[in-house]
Amino acid sequence: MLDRTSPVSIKIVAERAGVSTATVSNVLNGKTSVSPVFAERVRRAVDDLGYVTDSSASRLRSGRHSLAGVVVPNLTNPMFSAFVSTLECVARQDGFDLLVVSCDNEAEQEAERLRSIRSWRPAGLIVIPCDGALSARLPKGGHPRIVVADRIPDDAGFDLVAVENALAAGAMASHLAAQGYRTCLVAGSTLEISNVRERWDGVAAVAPESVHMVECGLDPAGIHRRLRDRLRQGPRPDALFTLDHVTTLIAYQLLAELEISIPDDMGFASFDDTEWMRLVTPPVTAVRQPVEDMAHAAWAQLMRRMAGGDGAPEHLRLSCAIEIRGSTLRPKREPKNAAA
Amino acid sequence: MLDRTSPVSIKIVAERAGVSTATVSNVLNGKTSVSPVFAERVRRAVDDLGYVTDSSASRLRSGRHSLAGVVVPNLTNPMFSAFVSTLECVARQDGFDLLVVSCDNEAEQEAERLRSIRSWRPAGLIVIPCDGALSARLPKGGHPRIVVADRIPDDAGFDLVAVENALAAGAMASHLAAQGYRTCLVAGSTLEISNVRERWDGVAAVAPESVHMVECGLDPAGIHRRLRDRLRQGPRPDALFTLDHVTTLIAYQLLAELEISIPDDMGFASFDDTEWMRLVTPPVTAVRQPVEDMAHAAWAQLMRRMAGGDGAPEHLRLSCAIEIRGSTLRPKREPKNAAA
DNA sequence: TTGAAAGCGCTAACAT
DNA sequence: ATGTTAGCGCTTTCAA
Repeated sequence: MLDRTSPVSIKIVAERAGVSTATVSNVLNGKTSVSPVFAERVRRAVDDLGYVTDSSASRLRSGRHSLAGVVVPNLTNPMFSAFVSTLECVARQDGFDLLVVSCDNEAEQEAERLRSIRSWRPAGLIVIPCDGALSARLPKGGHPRIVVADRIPDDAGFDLVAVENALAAGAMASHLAAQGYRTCLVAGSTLEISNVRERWDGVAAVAPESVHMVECGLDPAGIHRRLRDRLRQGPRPDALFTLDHVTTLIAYQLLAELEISIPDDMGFASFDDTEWMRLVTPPVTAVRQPVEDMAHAAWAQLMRRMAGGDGAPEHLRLSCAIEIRGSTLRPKREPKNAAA
Repeated sequence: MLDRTSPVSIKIVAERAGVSTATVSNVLNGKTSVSPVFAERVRRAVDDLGYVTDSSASRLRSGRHSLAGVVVPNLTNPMFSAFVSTLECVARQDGFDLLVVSCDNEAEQEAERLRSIRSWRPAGLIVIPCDGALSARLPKGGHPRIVVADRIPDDAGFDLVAVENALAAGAMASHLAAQGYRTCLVAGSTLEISNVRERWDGVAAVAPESVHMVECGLDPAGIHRRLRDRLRQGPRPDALFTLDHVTTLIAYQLLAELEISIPDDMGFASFDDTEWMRLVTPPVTAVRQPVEDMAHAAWAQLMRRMAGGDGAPEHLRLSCAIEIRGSTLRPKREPKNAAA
């Protein structure tokens, strides 16, 4: 696109103020001291003309950036949009603008998007990678500063901020067991995604025999079909534990379709807590991830690196809370009284 | 932030390929014809070094931008995040990256964010303004190309893409009336926001006497309090129609708190359709806004302007669908049989 | 304290 | 077909 209405440059400001461009720059950046008279003249001119420094040109010359990039699998997932939202807020406080990019959960798109984002020479990147093979999508020699969040890449060489998936999933499994659910079906998109893998491992570690996993994929129609088939065939599990937001959403609707009532016919729990889970009846028991904390921590780590922090990669794991709600409060099997 | 690991420049590529920088540029931009041998050598060097053109420097010299900005009141609102998500997707298809900024629904923040986004000299801006006074927050002389979406600014001089608020709200009012709801309370954040104003006008035009409006503000605690007070005092309305997502969410929870059951005690309808409204029991009747279409249209309009389109401001209004669900299906007042 | 001039990475004229 | 050079808007020496 051609720029037709060329905005005011520092040169115009300098002319109007009757000083050199260097002086304007000095006033705006407060590096060298400038006489009050000149400073005032410059500020006037800046105000009158509505001048704003061209950040690209500034970076080009000074090497100082004020742009960061964030790459997420998807922006419609409330978990990711909350992440970006928080990030945008804290980045701004540190004087950074944010280039936001999503990749539709596709590795190829991610690679292309990473490339295009690199063309802006951002000071750093925060990435929620769509799969483990992130490093393959970066230039071999010296990529930009990156902090990885949420999903764990195969390459341990990145700074990382994620949650205690296994711990939280295990705790949920224990809760289900304590409620008397003996058989539990665990459903998630795919074990290729580290989160899902870790969560499944966490469940399996706690309850090694009475649980089964079904991988439903990423595509809504496929999830629905696979899960439905699984629930129809074979013995019905006591409880269903879904490991990611999309699967949860579809599973919840599916149970209604199949007229399986919660929690009487089946217990229902989710990894990832969203608004609607508190609104439905009964409300849904869920693992609540500290998304905002994750964004804060990721940004803080990136800032540390940008400030020159040079140590080994840091791996941070945040712990999750479990919100126990009606969907896993099992009615007692042997009704002695109505007291249950 | 200082850039320490300086990425490869076109100069390095040129050296490696044994050609001039101009030739590298020509190969990459395909302007002038380059001999196959040289072209191949250049491409090799580019691949080996993982070179990506510096977009800022390129723009600086050529005047061609590939950056656009989007300003929204908030990213956690699913309506806005869907808007940004769609925008990001279509912009990418046209080769643009997106600078995303939210302003927390505050005019002051919006002004500051507009300023900082301008420093990147984007090819254009898409803005969902937080109130009507958008023009006051732009530089007097010649602001960047802007397309306004969703909320209507006081100044009619902008390109605009929004929805038929009054029409849709009126249709919902008719639906409520047809269902036999005689008195209706309408709740929204504030009439300062054009959407809320237009929606209320739409309702009032259809049902001039049996409806009342309550402005609840933008702050969750305040919304809860005002709405609760309003529902407790005076006669209880037959139906509640909420005009924006936040109000809807709080109102829905409030009804549960007050043990007002839907739709028996009160009908409930929302402007703005979100996922959970289909999941709760009964599902919530809602006006569904074509958010994705809005994003598409806004981007298309911006592209037209960027391509040099010069006519008068265009105002586009998209129509909404009404999703009638259980929350407004009133049980008949005079039960003849159980058939109702 | 101020300004002149160089140069960041790139592309568009222009020269060869 | 290729290279040389100038200059986009800015900041940073460095000289005055």
